[in-house]
Amino acid sequence: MGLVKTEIFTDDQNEIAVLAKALGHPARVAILQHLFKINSCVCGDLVHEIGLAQATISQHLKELKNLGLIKGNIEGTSVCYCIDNTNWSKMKEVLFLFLNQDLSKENCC
Amino acid sequence: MGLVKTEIFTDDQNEIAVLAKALGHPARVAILQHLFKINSCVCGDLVHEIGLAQATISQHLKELKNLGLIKGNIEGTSVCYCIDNTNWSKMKEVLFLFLNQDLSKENCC
DNA sequence: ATTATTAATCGTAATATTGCAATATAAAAA
DNA sequence: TTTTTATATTGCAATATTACGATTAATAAT
Repeated sequence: MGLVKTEIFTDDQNEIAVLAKALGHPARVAILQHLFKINSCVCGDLVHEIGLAQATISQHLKELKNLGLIKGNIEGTSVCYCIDNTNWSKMKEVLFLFLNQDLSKENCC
Repeated sequence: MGLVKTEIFTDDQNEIAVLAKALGHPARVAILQHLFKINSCVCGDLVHEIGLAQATISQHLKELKNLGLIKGNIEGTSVCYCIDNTNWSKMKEVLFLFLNQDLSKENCC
């Protein structure tokens, strides 16, 4: 095992889980926060800012890029990363809908 | 390796990551959605509702309980689970702050 | 052309997660 | 008391994730 049984869940449930999972590592949280603050960042800066090896940061960036949360522009030998606002907003909407659920009746416990 | 370097991140970053990670599995998303809809649920119902083995559901419930997102009341031989509204709200606040970040300047890419 | 510089990729080790069968536990029913 | 019912725990196999050194690739600088 060790593999999620995606088939038995709804698309909505899987989407929420995939997005949440991407935010489920402090390095990726730190990367995103830094991109918001600085508003664009070369990969090397992140390696210094966060205390992880270059290969590790690159891997986390790849994950965020695959999900579309960030995008990268090649600038000479370096790559400038920044938040993809459109996709970030889409994610926000999905997660907000989930987080803002309300209890319909009284709570039993 | 395979273990997160928690020490090098801020408490805020770690908290966001831990909460997001808990939502990062479709089974836990499904459990939470069902608890919101039904507003209380014995574990057995969830085993039927979701298509996973009893032991697996129990494990996911334990994780959610440890984080404080749900609480369980023993009712005879069964256990009635429901959302812990206070902690759910606390989580919402933490995640909202993170998700609602705004880009200060123009985006470069 | 050669030598930095920078980021991606590969390979690998260590640990974590997912899922389930089997078993344990604890209360209810017989 | 014995049996049933419902959930938790244990142990284990399979897969995923995290992290990093080493290498590669691609451009810039000398």
